[in-house]
Amino acid sequence: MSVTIKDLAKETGLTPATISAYFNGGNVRDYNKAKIEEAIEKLGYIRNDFARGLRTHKSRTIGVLLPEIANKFSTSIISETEESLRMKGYGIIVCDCRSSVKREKEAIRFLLSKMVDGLIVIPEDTSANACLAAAQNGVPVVAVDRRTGNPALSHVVINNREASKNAVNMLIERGAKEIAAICGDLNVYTAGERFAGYCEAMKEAGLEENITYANGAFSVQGGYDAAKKVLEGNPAQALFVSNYEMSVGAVMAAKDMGIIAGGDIGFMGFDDIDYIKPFCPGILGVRQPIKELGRVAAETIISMIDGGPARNIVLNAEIR
Amino acid sequence: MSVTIKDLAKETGLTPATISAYFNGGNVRDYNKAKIEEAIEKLGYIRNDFARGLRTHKSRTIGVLLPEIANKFSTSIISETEESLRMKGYGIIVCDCRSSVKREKEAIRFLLSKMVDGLIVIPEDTSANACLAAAQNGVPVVAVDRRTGNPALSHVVINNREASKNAVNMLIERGAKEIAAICGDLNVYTAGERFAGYCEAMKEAGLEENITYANGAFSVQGGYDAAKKVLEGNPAQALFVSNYEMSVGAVMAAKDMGIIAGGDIGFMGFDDIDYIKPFCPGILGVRQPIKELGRVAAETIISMIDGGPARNIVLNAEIR
DNA sequence: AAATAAAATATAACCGATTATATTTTAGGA
DNA sequence: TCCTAAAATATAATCGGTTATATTTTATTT
Repeated sequence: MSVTIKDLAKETGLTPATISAYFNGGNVRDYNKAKIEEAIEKLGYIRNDFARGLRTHKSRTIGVLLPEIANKFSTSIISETEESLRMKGYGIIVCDCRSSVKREKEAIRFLLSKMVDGLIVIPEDTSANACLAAAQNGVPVVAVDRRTGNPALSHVVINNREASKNAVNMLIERGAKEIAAICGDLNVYTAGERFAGYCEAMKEAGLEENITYANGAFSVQGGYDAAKKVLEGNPAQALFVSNYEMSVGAVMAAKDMGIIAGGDIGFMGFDDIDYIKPFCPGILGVRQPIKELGRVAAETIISMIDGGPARNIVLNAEIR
Repeated sequence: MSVTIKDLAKETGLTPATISAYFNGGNVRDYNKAKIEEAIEKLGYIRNDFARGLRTHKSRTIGVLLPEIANKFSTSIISETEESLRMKGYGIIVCDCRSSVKREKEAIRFLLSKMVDGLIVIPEDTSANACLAAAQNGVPVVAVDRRTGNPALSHVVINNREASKNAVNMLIERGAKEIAAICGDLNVYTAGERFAGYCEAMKEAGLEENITYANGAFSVQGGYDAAKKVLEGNPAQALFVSNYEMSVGAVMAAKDMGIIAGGDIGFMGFDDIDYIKPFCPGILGVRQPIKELGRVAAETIISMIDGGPARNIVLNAEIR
């Protein structure tokens, strides 16, 4: 059926070992190289990575595991790691666990059975139990966005707490006292950290009593609903929303209530909310260096595959 | 190093063949099943898909190849196919060719060497030459979003021309005569079809002379720039923008010029532009059934892998 | 030109599963 | 109870590469 290295051997009069040497940088005479290349072209040979991986125990493939593919943050991570990794000859297998710890575990087994050389994960289970299986099989893991308790993993995160604190301070400096936070499920690492930053800022400004929090799903709809709840109750002077989708929803909710975010009330969102800015020029956002996160995660997993130690990298978000 | 089927055999006192039968639905006595399961748990066995794939010539992996991962359309496709395919036990390997035909070709070879069982592609090269290598290796291909000239491929597309024509007609019915189109590079299948639909509507309404087109990159910035160009020149009465990112950019550009899309001028965008709607209640959009596209693509590739024929599926977009 | 070292190629074992075929065990029927 | 068919398990070949080791060829040295 498919063209194998043996067919190349037959075609060229060489043996499989020589063909293999050709592919792997061994010493092959120039005129034999030419013959091999000609045969590859003629027969349309494509190397079977299964046979290769079976022998070498390397797949040159990285598993990427996300709680939800279809959001801005995940997409950017996928895009950036894919680019960085492919330049190094690695492909990515993507899995989405839909924020379920159980599915995360399944997905990791699935990826390990695909013999991935490494794993880049936005961990759902921050105790990182799910990653145990990887460690057991000697597959290095890089956790992105969320810190786990497992020191065997590399971590690439942003300064969530500090950036959020600064962001809220900025709202306070502009005169806001009643600032409500919308962060999503606080058990999620980033939400918890960002909310903690908000609280610290409020406390240090003596606004402890004004701390207000509305919950909601990590989605545009969730942000919309949470903001409505907050704004309908005690009219806040400002909103602090700690992720992209909820930021968009919150701005929409305000507008639907006749309130311009960034104008009538202070607004600090998260990530690249530029799309809305023409309509709400005054809104601010904490900008995560998402592309850099993806790139650094890719570099880190490669470094670990090459035997490097687990790293702990914190990137800084800026406010714009 | 890693735990193999032989280790399970040793642990249970059975042979590899029996263990294999266990995994593949063969007849195994209950008490042996129990022993095997116990051994799997105890030793932490994970099946080596390389060895399996080498023997069976199946990887249970689908290659997904996109011109650009980081846009809304691609993301939705990835998300939906991943979900559908994983339910059937398939994983996806994602590649991004950054709209380059050369990289598309490379990516296909890459995916084929990973022994993918099928390919879901948004084809950059609509002559589908790049997919030849796949066909040659007996790997079925589903083209999504863009039609190619290759009848061996399945196609899952929307009724681009008709939907666009209807959309423009709607603008005309509302009284607009000077309608400008912003579609991106017309050599791209969808852009070309949608522009054709626009032209048909204009012609049939006797507005042939008003046909206006501004080019730009497939991005928010591209839409922004194109809209500025159009609106600064001959003030249009309406805009027809034929993809999501450019729609967002165009609305932003209008707003920056003091023009409310959907209010001051008619506006027909593409895909899910709800985020902006609170600020421009009058905007309309052609809604592609993106999730369905992804799901149908997944179903189609599975059907082809199971020996089914190439399909030709057209889904209808609705205007909202 | 002979001896030796280095380079290129060949031989054959191996990676870890599946599977065709063979063998043993169990079940059912006369 | 014995015989036969069916079920369960075992044996061994195989998938398509890589690689340790052996062999042959080429290059270098004396």
